[in-house]
Amino acid sequence: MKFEAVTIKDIAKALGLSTSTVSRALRDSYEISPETKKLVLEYAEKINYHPNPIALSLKERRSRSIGIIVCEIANSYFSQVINGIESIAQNNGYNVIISQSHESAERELLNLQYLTSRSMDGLIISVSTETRDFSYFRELHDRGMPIVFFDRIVDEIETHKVIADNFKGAYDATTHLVKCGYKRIATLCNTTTLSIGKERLAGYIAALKDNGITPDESLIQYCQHGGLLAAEMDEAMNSLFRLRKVPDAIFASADKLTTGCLRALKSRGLSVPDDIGLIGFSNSELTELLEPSLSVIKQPAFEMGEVATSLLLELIEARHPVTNFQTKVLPTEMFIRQSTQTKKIRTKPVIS
Amino acid sequence: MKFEAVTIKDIAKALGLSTSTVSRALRDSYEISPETKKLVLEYAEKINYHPNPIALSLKERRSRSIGIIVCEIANSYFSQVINGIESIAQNNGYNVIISQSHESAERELLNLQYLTSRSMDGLIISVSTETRDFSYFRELHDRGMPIVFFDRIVDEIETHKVIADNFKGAYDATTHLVKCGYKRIATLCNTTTLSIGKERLAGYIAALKDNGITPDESLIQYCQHGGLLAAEMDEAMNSLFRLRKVPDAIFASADKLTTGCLRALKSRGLSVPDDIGLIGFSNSELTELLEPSLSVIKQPAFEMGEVATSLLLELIEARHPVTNFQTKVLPTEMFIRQSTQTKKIRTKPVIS
DNA sequence: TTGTATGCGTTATCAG
DNA sequence: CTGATAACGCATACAA
Repeated sequence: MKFEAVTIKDIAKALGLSTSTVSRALRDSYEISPETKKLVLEYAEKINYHPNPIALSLKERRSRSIGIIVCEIANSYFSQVINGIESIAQNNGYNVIISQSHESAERELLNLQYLTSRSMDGLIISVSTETRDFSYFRELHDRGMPIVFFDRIVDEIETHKVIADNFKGAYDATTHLVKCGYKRIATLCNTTTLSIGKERLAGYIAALKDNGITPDESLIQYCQHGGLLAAEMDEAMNSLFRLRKVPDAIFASADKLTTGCLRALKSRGLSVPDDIGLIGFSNSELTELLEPSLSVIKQPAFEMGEVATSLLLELIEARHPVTNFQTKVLPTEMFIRQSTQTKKIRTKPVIS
Repeated sequence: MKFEAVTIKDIAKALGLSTSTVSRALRDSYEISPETKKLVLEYAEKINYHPNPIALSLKERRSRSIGIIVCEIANSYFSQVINGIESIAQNNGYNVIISQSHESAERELLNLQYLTSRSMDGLIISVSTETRDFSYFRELHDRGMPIVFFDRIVDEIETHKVIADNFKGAYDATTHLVKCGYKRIATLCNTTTLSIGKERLAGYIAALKDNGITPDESLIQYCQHGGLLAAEMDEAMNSLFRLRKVPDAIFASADKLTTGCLRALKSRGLSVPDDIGLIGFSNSELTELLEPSLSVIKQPAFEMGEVATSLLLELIEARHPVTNFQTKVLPTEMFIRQSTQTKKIRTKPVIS
């Protein structure tokens, strides 16, 4: 009553052939006579033969599976990326093994070890905001493991990377707030250990300067855990509202920071944009159902997954060591909402 | 420069032992001398040995991976379930292969075939709303593949199942609308091919009857694609608002139906609850940020994944064919929101 | 054109 | 206590 798969042996025995003949017939090898081929193929079809991928993996020394590490699957941005990854992977006969770091460097390392022990062929990762030590990535990379970083990339490691145009996204967002007439624009941002954090902060600062506003350190709040901890978010908001001059607008530079901020504002009884201006990165499909006046920056997500996977497969299937690594920059989209109106602005693509 | 893993052979050669001795030492077999064990274990640790899971799979005829099929990963409910599945799976040394049906019976079948070809050890699935033909599941099940259905289960197949208490959830939701004073309560529901649809519809109808209201066929709108198609949703809403007596409240009996309905209402310029009452199933984390007066029913999600996985692992690791299949019913939660207040009601657990 | 033998990494069985 | 060998399912170099 157990689930017994049919093997090449079964076919060989049934047809009075050798396993190698069957194997070759199935692979449509030129050295097999048409009649034998037809015989084998028809029989294989009939008894519903499928090659055992595990045996193949063992032989070919590749598992045809790629590892993914993100902080949260339930995060709408990442689930969209995973969608993109899956679509490309499936089309190329790869399957994906997904694991979550929950923004913990420790769990990230555990996942990494788990994935390598599952002998994945390559890795697509957006590192956790908590990660400081990249030596394990470096070691893996040096040992020849194909790696593609996306979203939150690691500058120190030379491999393919895919990112959104974070600087421009942040720049545009901040500029929009300025154009709306806000003067004291605060920002919530992740730690700047990762380039993504740096770039968004830089975009914010550049936009202020370009509009004749001097950036104010006290208006910049860092959230180490990316807004996952409500306590941390409250802390940040408290700091802002404890200032002598409270901000009149906020730029939330990440998904969780945007929703976290919105939540915190609501709990304070403040509404957008009557009491305070707000714009933020957010990829949730529900964003349009939120405050009708909440403008958001969307990162490319599905496309990000697709691009990252294509690059990874290139690395995996490369016959020779790759050296010309590239960093793809995908455009962000800004959705400006004023009451019922929604204007969609697509920042122009930049590929480097 | 390729990624070369260290094997038992490497250890054996380096230590001048045979592979079998090394293998036994690593498995802490009683027949190996303590010194040899220590020698082997220390060396293995030193050169960072990890057993090759693929070789193990081939030998043990099990892949230690379980297949998951859901309609959408990006659906917040399913991503929460997957979270639960993952946590249990990882703890037991299994990995998960996720695939999406996108509510298409055809893609579901393709995924099913893909997963079986990847020789998964078991399957956890919430079938697509479109699926009518369950013969492939039956065949798989009859051939001994462990299967656990969750959420959208298939009545005809005898195996473990995990569901939410859909009847009670729908009953409570509808009752709540009645208690709020609404008289003409419509419902948006998925097709009743799946028991989940049947139960929710039954809960809605029972609640109406128990409150002295006669159910009205014209107030029941079926959405075949579960609200994924905006067009379909519009169609349904149009039908409702074309009635001589338009409904004064709506019960949306599924995640996508709730957000879809909300979207449709907004696009009509109707707001909740001033113009129309609304309650619906929804598992999005952002639901609290939506209409402050939008009450929702949450399905158990993470827990659902955990329970389903535990049951599946039981099946996979059972030494003898299992016959006492069970259907676990997990309680739903209702969040009643009136302006700023939120009342949380947990329906009591029912296990059968 | 087809068959035989070998190896991928591991463990179980048997022999020493 | 340890070692040699076969087997898991497949592909392929080598033989015929």
